[in-house]
Parts: sequence; C-alpha cells; structure tokens
Amino acid sequence: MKRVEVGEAWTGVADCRHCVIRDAVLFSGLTEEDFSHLHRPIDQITYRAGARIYDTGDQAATLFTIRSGLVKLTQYLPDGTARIVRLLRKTDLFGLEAMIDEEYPHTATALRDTEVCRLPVDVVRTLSHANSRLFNELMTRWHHAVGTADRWITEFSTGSARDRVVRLLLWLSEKEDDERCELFSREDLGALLGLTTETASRTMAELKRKGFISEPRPNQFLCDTPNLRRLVGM
Amino acid sequence: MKRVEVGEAWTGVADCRHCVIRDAVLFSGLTEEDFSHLHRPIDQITYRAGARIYDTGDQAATLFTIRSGLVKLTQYLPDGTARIVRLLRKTDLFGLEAMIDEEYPHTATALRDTEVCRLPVDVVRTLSHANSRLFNELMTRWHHAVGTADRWITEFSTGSARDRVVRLLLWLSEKEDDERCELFSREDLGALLGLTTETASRTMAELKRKGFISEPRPNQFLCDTPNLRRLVGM
DNA sequence: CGCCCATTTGATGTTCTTCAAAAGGTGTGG
DNA sequence: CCACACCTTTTGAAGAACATCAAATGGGCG
Repeated sequence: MKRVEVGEAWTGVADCRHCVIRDAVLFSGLTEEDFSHLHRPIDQITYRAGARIYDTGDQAATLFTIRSGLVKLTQYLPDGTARIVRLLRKTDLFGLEAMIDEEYPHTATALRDTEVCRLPVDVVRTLSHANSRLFNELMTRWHHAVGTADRWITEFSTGSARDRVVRLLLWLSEKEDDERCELFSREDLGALLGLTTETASRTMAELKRKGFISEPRPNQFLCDTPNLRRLVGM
Repeated sequence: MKRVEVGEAWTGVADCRHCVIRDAVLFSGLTEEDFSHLHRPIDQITYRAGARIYDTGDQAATLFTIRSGLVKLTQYLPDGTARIVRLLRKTDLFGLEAMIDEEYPHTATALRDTEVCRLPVDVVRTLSHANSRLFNELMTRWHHAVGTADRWITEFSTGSARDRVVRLLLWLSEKEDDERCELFSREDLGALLGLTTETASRTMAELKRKGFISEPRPNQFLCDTPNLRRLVGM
C-alpha cells in the first residue's frame, strides 16, 4: 500500500435537505423542523484510498455515512492477526458504536477514494429522542449490522477456501447493478475470508482457469453468477 | 440428542416489577407508570434441554430474555451446513430481530433447561417510544449483539483449531465466577468454531493431555486460564 | 530504465478433514 | 440387575486442503 501523506480532506458542509442520496441515509426521516435544530454543521470529508478513517481505541464521537467509495472495518487479535469484519459502501453507516461506547472497536480504512459525512454523535442522540423515524432508522441500521456480521460468520468463515471466495464474489455481485465486481487486494481478500494471501490468489486463479470469472481490468471481475451459485449450492 | 416430547412448558405470568434479575434485563428502566400500561402479560416459559425455541423463518413476534440456562443461535447455509453464531445466557436478550423483521433469521435451541420471558414485540415497540431509558437499553443490546458477532469472526473463526478452542474456553471462563466452565457437545463445539466434531474432540484431548484443562465431570471443565491465555498470546 | 510492491507460482510440510472403527455412557426392557 | 441398543466421544489411518517459505513475474511510477 502506498503511503498517503494527506489522507483526508474537508470537502464542505453537507446540505442534508438536498442530499442526492437522502432517501437512503440515516437522516431520511428528518423533518424541516428537525433540520432547523441542527445547529452544528455536518462535515463532508473525502478520504484517499488507503487512508485510515479511525483506529481501534480512538475516541468515538462521530458516526459516518458513506456517500461514495468503499470502507473496511478491521479487528485485531492480540497476536497481531487482522481480520476484516465488514465492508461498507454507498449509503452505509458506520461508527454506530459511538452511540454507546467511548472508543471505536474497529479500525476503519478507505479501500478506494471515499466521501463521507460525519455526524456528531450528540446530534444524532438528541435528534433520535425527538424523532421516532430516526430512532427506527437507527434500529434498522443496528439490525443490518448484526445481519451482515452473521453472514460473515456463516458465509465467509465456514467451509473450503473456494466456497468462501465464491460466496464473497456472489455477495459483491449482488450489490452491483451488472455482474461486474470490483475487488481489492489479495491480501484484503485473505484477511476478509480468514485465509492467507497465497491461498486467496491461488483460488482466484483456479476460478479464472475454469472460466467462472474473468478479469478484464486489474481487480475488476466479471462473474458467471449462475454457475458460481451452483458451485456452492445456492 | 434425545427426542423431547414436551419441549416447552408455560411457567406463569412474569412479575417484572419484582423480577430477581430486574437490574440486568431489558425492562430495568421502566417506571411504575410504564408497568401500568403493560396490559398484556409477560409469559414465562421453560424449555427442556434440546428443545427448539424458534426456527429460521418462523414468524417473529416476541423477544426473549433468558432467566436461566443456555441458548444457541444457529444459521444454515443452503448446502445444509450449520454454524452456531451466538451463545446466550442469563440476562441475555435474543430474538431482537423481531423489532425489524417479519421472520427470525436464526434457529434458537436450548442447550440446557432454560427459563425465558417472552416479550411481545409490539409491547416493546410501544414502550420504547415512550421511555427513553428502554430505548437506550435496546440500543445497548444491539450494540452488544454486534460486538459479540465480531468476536465470533475474529476469535472463533480465525487461526488454528487449537487457538479457536482456547479462545472459546477463555471466553466461557470469563463469564463464570470461578474457573469452571460448562461445555456442551463436541458437535456443537465444532459447529461453533467452524471445525469438524473429530477435530474438536482431538483438540480438547490434546489440551487435557498437556494439562491445560481437566474434566472433573463430563462436559465440565477446569481451565488453567493463565497458561491458556499465554498459549494464544492474550 | 530500474525500483518497489503486489501478485503469482512452486515445493514442502503441517493441519484439518474424511472415513472407519472402537470405546464409553445412558436409558430401556427383559 | 443385566443385557442390549443407541448415541456420543474417542482414536486411528490416509488423503486433501491449506500454510509456509522462497523465488519468479509483472505492473506502476519516479
């Protein structure tokens, strides 16, 4: 990974009322009146690919909404082993733990250039008491986080290396409109699936040889989803 | 597992106001007034060891608080593979998904005789809008579920079989007062750690041989926690 | 062009799974 | 109370899958 000197840049003050992804974000349920109580501005920030957004143990004071890009959450074992526990993209919310905890439990890193909105936790707390739609939205986000974590356990941490890779490819394709699927480094692929970089690489190579995937551009894949699905019995 | 004809038995109507574990449960923040609005009674139910509490896809209409016992949540892959994604005990809440979803995403099974309180989801929903302490308590529970799921990924799904078993033993001892640690079947141990029954059994045998654990009674273990901790670098 | 880093590939060893069989425990019925 | 059946656990042997170490390849960038 290349060193990035200036990892983040302040992009401006968000105009939540006219946000292009407003339907999909946390504040979708806010009323004009709610917004009028929003005295503290919502920052918009851009992180370069590879930039650290926050570190495990950092003081947790803001939630993040992704406007564009891709973010990984990594958790470390005492022996230094890293495991990627979540992958976040457009409209996803992360750092929710700030609502409860003093510190972030993960390390958040931008995998591509990533635009986020930073929501101060006390703003969200205050609004969530007043606005029950926001409260529901928050619950939905928590629910979603648990559901995703559980998929990580069953789909990405169970079975053979090939099965795990295939399930991940299918999961990534799900989220794309077409059957393309942007991937990241082999090292991250391994850290996500609990495999070594080499095994991740070999498995991808095997899938290519057998024609289940092709790689028109580096790290961009075309998946034969029907046949991949058949491979893992989905 | 022995067939259980009568898996569940209604034990009575809960008296939440005078609950012995009241400090620790979801309703700890409720006021006298809140309780007076609680027209629908809270059922108390006992499940026999091995009894199914709910099944993946069942209509989700109640949350459960554990008064005593042990419950596993299992998730299934399309090919039939089962993976235990959570272990719940006294004062834990499960079935939270009922707040959002129509169906339970897991199968919940009692591992020992287990007493639960059943909280109708609409009761919790109504109360949570009126009582902000309950709302906070709910958020805390969600937070806890995510945190536990993440530990499952990093600690129980990463590294060698021995490391996983050791981390689980340490986790179970954490929750006990002494260094005893009740365990369940080897099959469940495997399903929890993403290993086969045989590997789980062999790993336990090896730990016994080396003196890290002893088994005074079947499925009850004494752990040499300091040395176990050293084994996995904690 | 040459350097740096990520990826790929190879060879080897370990770990885990698989299949199979034996041992141990528990409950039932004779 | 013993014998038998059934189920779980343990153990063994063989093979497959994955990790590890090492080296080669290839792409991007100064």
